[in-house]
Amino acid sequence: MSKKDQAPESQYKVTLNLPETDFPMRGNLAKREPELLAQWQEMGLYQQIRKARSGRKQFILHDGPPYANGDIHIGHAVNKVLKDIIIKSKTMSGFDAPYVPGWDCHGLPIELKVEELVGKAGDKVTPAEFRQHCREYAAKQVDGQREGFKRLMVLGDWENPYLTMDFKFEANIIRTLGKIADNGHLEKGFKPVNWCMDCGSALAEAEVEYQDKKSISIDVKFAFTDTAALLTAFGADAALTDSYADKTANIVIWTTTPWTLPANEAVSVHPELEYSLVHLTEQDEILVLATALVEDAMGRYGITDFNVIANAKGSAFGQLPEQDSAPFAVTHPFMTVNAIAKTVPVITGNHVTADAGTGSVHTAPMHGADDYVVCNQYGIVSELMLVSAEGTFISTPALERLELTGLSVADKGNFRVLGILGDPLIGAVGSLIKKLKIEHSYPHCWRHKTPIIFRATPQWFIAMEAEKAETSLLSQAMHAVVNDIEWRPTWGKARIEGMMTGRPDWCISRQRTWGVPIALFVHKETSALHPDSKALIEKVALKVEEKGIEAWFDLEVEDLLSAADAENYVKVTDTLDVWFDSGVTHVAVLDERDGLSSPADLYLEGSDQHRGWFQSSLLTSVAAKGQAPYKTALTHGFAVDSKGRKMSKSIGNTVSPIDVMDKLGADILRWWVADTDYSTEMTVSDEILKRNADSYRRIRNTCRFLLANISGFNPKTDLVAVEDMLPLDAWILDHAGTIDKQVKELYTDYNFSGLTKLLMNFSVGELGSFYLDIIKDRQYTCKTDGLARRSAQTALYHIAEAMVRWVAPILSFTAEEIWDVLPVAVDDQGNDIEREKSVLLAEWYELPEVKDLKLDDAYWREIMAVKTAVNKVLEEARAEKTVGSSLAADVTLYADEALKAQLEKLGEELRFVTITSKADVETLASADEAAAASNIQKTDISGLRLSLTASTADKCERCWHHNMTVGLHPEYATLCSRCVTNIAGDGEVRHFA
RNA sequence: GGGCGUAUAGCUCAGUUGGUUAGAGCGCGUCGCUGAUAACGACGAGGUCCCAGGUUCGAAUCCUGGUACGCCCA
Repeated sequence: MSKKDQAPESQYKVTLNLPETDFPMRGNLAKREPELLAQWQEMGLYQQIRKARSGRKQFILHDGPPYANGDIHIGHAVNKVLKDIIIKSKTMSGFDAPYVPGWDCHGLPIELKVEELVGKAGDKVTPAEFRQHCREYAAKQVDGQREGFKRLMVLGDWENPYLTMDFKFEANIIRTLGKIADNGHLEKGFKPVNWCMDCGSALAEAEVEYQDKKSISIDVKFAFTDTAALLTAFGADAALTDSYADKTANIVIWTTTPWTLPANEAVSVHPELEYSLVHLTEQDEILVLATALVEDAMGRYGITDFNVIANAKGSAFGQLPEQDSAPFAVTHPFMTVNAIAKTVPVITGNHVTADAGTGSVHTAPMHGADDYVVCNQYGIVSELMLVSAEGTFISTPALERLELTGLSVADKGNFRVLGILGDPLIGAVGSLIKKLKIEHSYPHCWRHKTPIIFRATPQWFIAMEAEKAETSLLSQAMHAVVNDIEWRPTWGKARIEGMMTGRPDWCISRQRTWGVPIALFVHKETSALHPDSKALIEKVALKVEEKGIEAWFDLEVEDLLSAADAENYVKVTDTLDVWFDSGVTHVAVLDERDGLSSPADLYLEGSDQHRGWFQSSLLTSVAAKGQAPYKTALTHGFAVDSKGRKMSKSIGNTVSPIDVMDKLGADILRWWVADTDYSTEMTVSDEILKRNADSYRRIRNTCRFLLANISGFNPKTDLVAVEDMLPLDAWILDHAGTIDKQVKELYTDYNFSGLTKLLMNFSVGELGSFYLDIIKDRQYTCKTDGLARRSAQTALYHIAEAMVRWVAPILSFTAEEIWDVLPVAVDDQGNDIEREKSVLLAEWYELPEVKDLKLDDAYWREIMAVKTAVNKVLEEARAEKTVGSSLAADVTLYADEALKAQLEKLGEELRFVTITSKADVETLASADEAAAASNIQKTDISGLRLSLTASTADKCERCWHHNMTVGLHPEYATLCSRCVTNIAGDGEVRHFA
């Protein structure tokens, strides 16, 4: 319909109190949010809040540091926004809730990025220069991420975040390590690492490259000490046992590194893999081979005359983790212990495969990662590292006897082992079944381009069970998990318990460039800690505090140790696992900073951190201080796409928080975070964000309507005392009080998803479709400052004051916008109160208490149901084109006695509630009498029937009600008597609604 | 393969100790209004409660076994 078809604007329109506000319908968030951010920054909002809450009860939510690399993604956004909502709601509750954000700055990913930029450390740049580049790179990453986090409307001490690379922080990492050592939880162990014999040092993972290499592969026999028992384990019957018990039985291993054989400590088989006892006819001996590889191996050995006599799983003859000792031992082909042939256990391990070889694996814990892990499980350790830093066999009686001492494992030493295997004088004749030349991909040193070896080096561990510590760290930590920490959701406890139960010692040594050094002095020969380590660590820490970790790398041993000690002690060159860095924030941040303290009230991170930060923080805190670092651990899930799949760049289903903010605004993204149940996966997609933008607009418009109807309202002069308010207004105010209580509970419970639903339902339900709809008539048509209007405005005003605070922790921008246009507030005595400069400085609004509701909640719920019944009848009339606007209709409500009494409580004003021009109440009985003559309809309410007719009265030009009084007044021929009173008289009086 | 989770309308979520036709808001459709107007109101259509067994008079809810997806391991 074009404009000219519409009725001309009424001359009386200017006499109405129509809504008016500067608060725009649309937020234009993408553009205006950054402006507010600048404003917050300028006014020092965060500092102002600190000042305002100074001395109040504290709530410490400690920030887990994101890694300082890459653009911010949706996971960051979820985590930061959740934290921000909590901080802001706690602040609103009156707590002093500081938020100091942080970043994790050391570690491999940054090293790799920097390598791309300047090459590897020690290549074109010195390690010191390389670390400087890392430092600068990390700083730049922090700056980038910080801007993103701020853009999310997250409030915090962005000017003074903590960085794990701050000199003071680095020093405190070292101090904490010292404290843990002092408490007896630090232990030295051996663990294989990539080792370059030319460098004479360990290599980081990134310093290793793979090239093809020619090697010699060998198949070697280890003889069982008890063939009869082996037969039994394989389920052999008496006859079979009789036939073979006197034969030699051998397990066969296959390896490409013969030089590691002297360090052999076990033979591993897979517990679930099937093995065969193979009798070789010609040799008249038995071999144990993986069933799947028998043919393959026989082919390699060139043996055709054999038969399989029994089969069994590896678990039948290999030691299982739950067993205290190995059921079978085999004899090492040439090593001796005190001149007696060495025997080693047969164990089971999941690292064994049947892809190639024999299905049995030569296991040397000093020279293989898998070997180390599996041996660790059974408590198998090598007493000595047989290979020197330069890659030569050291001197021991056994190695001397074998003439291995001094030979390089890269060539002569390796060949000598092959020779030994075939040397009758050594007593191992025939142990070598087969040797073959092979070519395979093998790790090389990136610098020397020479093959590397795996070589165990002294490394440092935080021991779960340590002899030096008074109590087991693991049991202490587990006690804290169970008794001292609240896990939310509750299954978090089971999860971390499962992860910690039986966890190995924590190896904190890393062979990296960009990391905090393990600043210890150890004895050259024994690797024992310097006896004065406690004091030395503090001396180092003081230096690091001034110059950063470079101070340690620059340090000469003589600088801190006496000349005599300097002869015997060396610096540890390893760096710390970065999990240690972030793990000690409870010391380096919480204990260090003014206004913070440990344990924190809350740690809030993604559920992956049960393995990560929750655990590294817990272990370091218990080890250093004997207490848990947090009282509550709250976790959130990961963002997934609309199909529930994880976000991945390769699938191309990622959602960029920056894009969302540039397109829809941070408040929309924040509403999504709040609206989504974060205890499990959080689904995000364009449709979901669009739905959230819709919800946001609804909340925004509800607020806008509240504001538009209290523009010009001056609480100081216009506020109506609660006892004078109309029952409908008193009821909505009372109901707002109920909502207020629920809002606070939901915030306390971190149930933001319940909160958004509550606010939506309140806005759409009680307010939009009932209260606000009904009071429009009163707002617009009654006298501007009459009680009828001021009563409703009083309710609207209070609700607006409460609402702006309800949404502020989530919709911070929008709340601030509302805050700016709210009327001046007054105190109990009616004096002006200057508003806080920001809603985020405010505390919850104290809604006036409503005593003695004349018409209570149950009453209005009943009326709402009646109104719904009326709506349905109206809708039918609309479909039949009987009426359009509900004000064109007259309704008659035929109610049973009880309902009739209820309806009559509103008297004449029932029609305002039903928003019809007339609402008559009759007895249900009279409906039967009238039924034949009119269109009386049943409703969903048993005691109610309805009839509806188009009003025959004229429509009042001003209030649009159809009323018999229209035209009665000579001066106002187009108005009803109500309107005449309102514009020319004392104003109408309302009693209920 | 293991541990911890999740699975209810197109979307986000409620569903109390198992008990009538499984709810809300959004979205969608239709209508109304044009004095919340790129808004608001009304009515309506949408569900194999992941699947298969089982317990029970009765299961979205309890049990068992699957499937899919997520996190962490192997």
